[in-house]
Amino acid sequence: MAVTIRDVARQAEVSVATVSRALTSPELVRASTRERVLAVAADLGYQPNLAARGLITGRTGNLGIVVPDLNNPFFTGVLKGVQSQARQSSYAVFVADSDEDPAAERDLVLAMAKQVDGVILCSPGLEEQVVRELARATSLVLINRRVRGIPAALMSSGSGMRQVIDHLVALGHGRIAYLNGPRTSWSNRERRRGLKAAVQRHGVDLVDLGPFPPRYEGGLQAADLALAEGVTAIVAYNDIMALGVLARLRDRGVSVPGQVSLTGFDDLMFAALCQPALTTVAMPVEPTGRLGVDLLLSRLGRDGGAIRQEELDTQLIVRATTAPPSDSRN
Amino acid sequence: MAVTIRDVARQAEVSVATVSRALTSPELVRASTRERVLAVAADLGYQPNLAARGLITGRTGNLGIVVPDLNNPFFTGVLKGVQSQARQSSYAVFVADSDEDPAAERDLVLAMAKQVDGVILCSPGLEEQVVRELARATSLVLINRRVRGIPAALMSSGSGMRQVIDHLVALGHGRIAYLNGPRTSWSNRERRRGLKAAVQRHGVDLVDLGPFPPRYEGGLQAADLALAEGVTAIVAYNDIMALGVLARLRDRGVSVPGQVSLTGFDDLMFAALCQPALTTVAMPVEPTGRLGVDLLLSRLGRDGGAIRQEELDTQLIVRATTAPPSDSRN
DNA sequence: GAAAACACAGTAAACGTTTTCACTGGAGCT
DNA sequence: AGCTCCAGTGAAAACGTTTACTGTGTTTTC
Repeated sequence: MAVTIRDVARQAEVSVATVSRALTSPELVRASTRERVLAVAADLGYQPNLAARGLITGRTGNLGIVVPDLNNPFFTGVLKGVQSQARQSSYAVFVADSDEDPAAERDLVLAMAKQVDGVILCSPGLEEQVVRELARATSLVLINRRVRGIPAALMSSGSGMRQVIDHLVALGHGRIAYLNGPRTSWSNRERRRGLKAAVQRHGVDLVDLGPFPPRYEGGLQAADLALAEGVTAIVAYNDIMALGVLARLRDRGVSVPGQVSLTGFDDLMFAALCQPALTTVAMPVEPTGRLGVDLLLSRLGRDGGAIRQEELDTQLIVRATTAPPSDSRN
Repeated sequence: MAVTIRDVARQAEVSVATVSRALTSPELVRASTRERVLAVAADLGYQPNLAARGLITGRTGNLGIVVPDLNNPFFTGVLKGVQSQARQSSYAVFVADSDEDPAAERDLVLAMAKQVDGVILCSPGLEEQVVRELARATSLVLINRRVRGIPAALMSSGSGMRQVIDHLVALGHGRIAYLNGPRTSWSNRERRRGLKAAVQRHGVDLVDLGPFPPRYEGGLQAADLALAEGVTAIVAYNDIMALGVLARLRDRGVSVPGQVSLTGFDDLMFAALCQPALTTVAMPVEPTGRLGVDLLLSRLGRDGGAIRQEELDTQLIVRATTAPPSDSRN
């Protein structure tokens, strides 16, 4: 059915070896032969069987990416960057969704390992020890998580949080709640770290709440707790939680940003579109995905480039959910 | 480096054939041997090389999905369904993002064709002739698009639109604008068709506007045109456009649903969360993805099941952007 | 009690490539 | 003329599997 290298060889009246060379190392074959072979190949619509090629070269031309949830625009943003950069280097991309299950994450990476040249892993929660195990099974690049000895594409959430606190303090807020995401999440620890440093530097009060599930419902739940603490500003772990907070505050008749200021993190599409538009921190998701691919491919290169961990900048986006606290207005 | 079937065979003191059989056709090997082999395999962490297997069986164990934009939650919803259902049948999933470029869509499917057993294609816009060409190159299943002779997983947008119009008419609206998405999009034609039928049946006025780009900006642009037509209700091609309309109307001081009612389509996450919450039609995106996989796998089965086109139901979700027109309140 | 059937396991051929090695003929050198 | 060298090509081995074929020893059948 499918046209193989043998068909091309026969039609071009050369050996299969010559066809292979004409296609993969053109300089090894005489120009006239090469042209004839290429012409026949194009004519027959020949496409090399990558599985067979991979079998012998040991390189599959495939990349894998494992994410916790394909419904989360943060991860699909990364995926989009990965896919586009991979395509530029003519790699194909396997995708797997672990449904937030760490055990599944491990199995998926392991299952992919045989079929890809490397895996990009978005797993804020997986135990470090398991991550190391996976790195032994295949070339691994982490997204937004730092583990010693493993390449990573990072977003400087610490600096994003600093910008958030600087902004809130400049507005006059003195008592701020942070709604933690999952304790085990690397991003949450990182964001919290940046936030604590900034808070300390400014000498304002921090109310550390949670952890909460990093979802809309988590925000609903967190909002009440934060309110009970009498804070004037709420910093949510991410936009989705922030949206939950916003909804809950609205339901309870608390005006944002009139009585309470609120910030998110991620700058998902709806952050700009909800009402009031959410002040948040923009994450360079697509660039990070692209960077991940670059890091991976550079490690796969001839003598395996250095293990690099590179950080891309985040950016505070001030919209309509932050304002001076109400008492400072009087 | 990697552990092969030969290593397992040696350690279990059997031939490679027996190992292969123990793994793929257990009934052909004595229970005691089978157990020994499986134990060794597990012990060594053996994972079959799927490329090698595929080379001889002709089946790769991979599926492909091509979508126009991974930032669009509609498509990632389908992707999520596809990925989860594929995994259940232990298929791996290739994903490709065409960036809305029809030429890229064609190339991507063709490139995938050699590496997968079938492709799921989300391409509302690709020319029918090209779709047929692709279906010849690999097993194809279309998402939300009907082409004769090609299996498809559909969402009954027509019935969704009927529900929308029934709802608006019941509220008392008599002059309704439809904001078209791309003319070439199968979904748009389908939605428009359902809408026209319903409108005619009720004998109300329809103002057919557009086409507009199916994005936020398209909504901004469309809002003004609709307003100029003096309609009391606006039916947008999808949620993202509807959100644009909402923003534009708010900027112009037109109250929703007080002066104008508005509906979207797709029920993206933010539809429930924006203010006012958007009345829209929920699409069974994940189930459709799953259905797509089922259709594909059934075609791949022994004697290739029938070519089926199956339709899943959509569901009107009434929220806060629809109300009786203002004049009917007086 | 012999023939036939069977359950089980091993040998080797295939799948479509790449790549090592060997071969050819001609060019350049002494 | 004889030698080496090189460009260009082909034959064949390899990659890790599956599977048709073959060969055992044991059971069933008459």
